Amino acid sequence: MSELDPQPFQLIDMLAASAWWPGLDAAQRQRVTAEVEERRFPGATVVMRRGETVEAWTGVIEGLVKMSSVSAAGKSVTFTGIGAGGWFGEGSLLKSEARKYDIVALRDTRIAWMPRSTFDWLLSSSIAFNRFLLLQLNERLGQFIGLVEYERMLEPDARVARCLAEMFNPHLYPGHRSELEISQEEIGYLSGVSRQRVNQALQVLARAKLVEVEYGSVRIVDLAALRRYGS
DNA sequence: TCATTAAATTGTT
DNA sequence: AACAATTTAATGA
Repeated sequence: MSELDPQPFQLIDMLAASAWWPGLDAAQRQRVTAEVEERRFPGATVVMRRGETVEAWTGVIEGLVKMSSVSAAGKSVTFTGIGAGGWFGEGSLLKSEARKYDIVALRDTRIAWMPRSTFDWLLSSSIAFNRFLLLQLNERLGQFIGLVEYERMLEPDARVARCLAEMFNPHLYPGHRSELEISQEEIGYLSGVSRQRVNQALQVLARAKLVEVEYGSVRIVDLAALRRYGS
């Protein structure tokens, strides 16, 4: 499998794999291709800082970012992680307001950067793009409603289970397989659980045949069961 | 190809 | 938080 290492996922591949792409006509695709650029962020660097005005809609080509906020007490609170294939930032773009949260790359990450002008133009010219945004906003609404439940559910096993299930939302993060290349430390950042506890939780979930744990990655075996774990 | 080493990740306390 | 064990990646013979 190493002799024919697949080419790295490129910006154009990421666009083509997005749910809204097939709905665009040739002219729209051409303009999007011309105006979206790739930006790279090393691990542990800020992609967008809270308070900055949002000038682009962004997608993850490769890597992993987290949406987080820092409380008055200085404690970092993570809301969600966004893996390859995911798009984010439409909320702040639509409302034309400053970012509400920090976006931090958890490891080396390549970002597809769509300027606001391109985004606005798609919004006013493509029904498919609008349909995608409606679906995405709806999915996220459901995700964050789940967070309320999540907060009260102190059981770390369940938090880890939900966190993993979120990362496999087929609409928000299309295309990637059941294998998630993420370290237990990164899962800890995303689920608000210590790395050590993540390790324990993964063993519980593995015994329940919901996931398979491998070095540096987790394979989702039973997504439906992960979603309802603990409820 | 194999051995050695460093770095990253995991498992345990 | 600290530590040991394990896996991976890089290096050079």
